[in-house]
This record gives sequence, structure tokens and C-alpha cells, in this order.
Amino acid sequence: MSSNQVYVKPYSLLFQAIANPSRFQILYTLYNKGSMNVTEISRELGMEQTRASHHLKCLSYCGLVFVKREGKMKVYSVNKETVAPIIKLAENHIEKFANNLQSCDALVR
Amino acid sequence: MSSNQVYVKPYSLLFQAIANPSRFQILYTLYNKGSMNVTEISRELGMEQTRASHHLKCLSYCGLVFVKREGKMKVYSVNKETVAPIIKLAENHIEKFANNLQSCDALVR
DNA sequence: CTGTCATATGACGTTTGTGTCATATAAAGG
DNA sequence: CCTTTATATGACACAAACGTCATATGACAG
Repeated sequence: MSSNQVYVKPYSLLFQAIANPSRFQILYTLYNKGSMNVTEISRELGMEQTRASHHLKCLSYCGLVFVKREGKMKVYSVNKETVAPIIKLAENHIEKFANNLQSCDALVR
Repeated sequence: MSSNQVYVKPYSLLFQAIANPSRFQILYTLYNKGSMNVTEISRELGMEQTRASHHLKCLSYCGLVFVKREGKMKVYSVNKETVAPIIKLAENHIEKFANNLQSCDALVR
């Protein structure tokens, strides 16, 4: 019974962090265009600064992005070691299952 | 502006599918113990049959598990090509960031 | 064609997460 | 120190997903 259950909480949190569209966009952008500060990210994605800030906080807690202060700015960069292969895996999977991935009943009602 | 935004919906759905604890447990169990039917899965994880069924539906929509009817049973197996490397990547990442992954303010309140 | 085992579906209340607004902190220059 | 630019925080209303219960469908044996 309970011995069969793995402790899945950290896994869930990690994937949940990646799953949110705003957060994924941020990861994807940092991955493709390199390091940026919050203002640049929010401008680039047409997203309010506060929203980007909230999500960046989550992403750094989760170790998916790193931060470095530069003067009065904070420069965010992606954790390539994890994010790069995850994006590639996902791209690969989606190529094959894109149609279904727009109609998962348990998620989209 | 909008030219900078990737179409992230399928990515979100994929990761959201993996993120739910029940669904991740199912994936993890099928990955480690091989193919099973719904009844076995639900017994193994101490989860109601209907719950497992709902989640398996989502997981197969998303191409994360495959189904094969055998008599009156349906045998579910994991899509190893995607799930195996994703689990390994996550394990690797969590080893380094497990502490933080229990306290992401944007997710855990 | 009826009973039993296996699985799926639908609906609904509760919980959880998200975006947004208003506002706070932080750094640097004049 | 006061202003400006950059970033973060808190609170809250709204929306979405989850688990659960009751019930339906499907397959096969007798």
C-alpha cells in the first residue's frame, strides 16, 4: 500500500512550475534569447511586470532559473542543464501527439 | 509582441498532465512495475478505481500511456520513450533542488 | 439474457492556482 | 534626501482542476 507510493510532491511541484503558460513562456524565452531582466521579459511577452515577477520568484525557488544582481537590475537566466533537455523532450513528444494535446478531457472541459 | 510568443498550449497541457500527483504516481508505477490494468493500479496505489480511470483517460489522450484490450480487461503501459527520460531528468533536478521544491510560494500557500 | 467482473462517465462541491491591482522595497544619481 | 527606475510583495476575486459519489457501459461465462 503506502510502501508502493513514492514521495511525489517534489516531482509534482517541478512539473507544475513548468506547466503554467506564463512560466513556460518565460523559460522558453530565456532559453532562446538568453538572460534578461524582469522588465525586458515582461515587455517581450506582453505581460505585466508584476506577473512576470511573481512567476520568476516561483521559477527560481524551483531552481529553473538563476538570478544575478547587476546594479539596480536583476538578470535572470535559465537553468540550461534541466530546461534544455526538458524542452527538447517535450517538443519531440508534442510532434507526435499535438492533436491529442489540445483535448485532454481531464484538463480542458 | 505576439510574434515573440510561442504557442505554448500543448506544452502546458503535457506538463500539467504529468504534474498531478495521482497521475504522476500512475506513470511512475507503470514505469517501474510494468503494464497493469485499472484495478491493479488503483489497488497498488490505494486510490479509488474511478479516480485512476479518470486520470488514465487523460494520460492516454496525452500519449503518456498506451492501452490494449485483453478480454474484459484493459492493460495500460507507459510511453517509455517520453516518460523514462523525463523521470530521470526530474530525479536529477530534484536531487539538487529538493529543499526548494517543497516551498515554492507561488504554488504552495 | 442474466449475473458478475472490469472499466468508464457525469455531475458537483471543494480546493487550488492565477492574474491583477495597489503598494512596498531597493538601488543609484543628482 | 528626494526622485527616478527597477523589482517585489500582499491581498483578493475569479477560474480551473481535483476527488468523489452515483451510475452507466462493456465483456464474457454459464
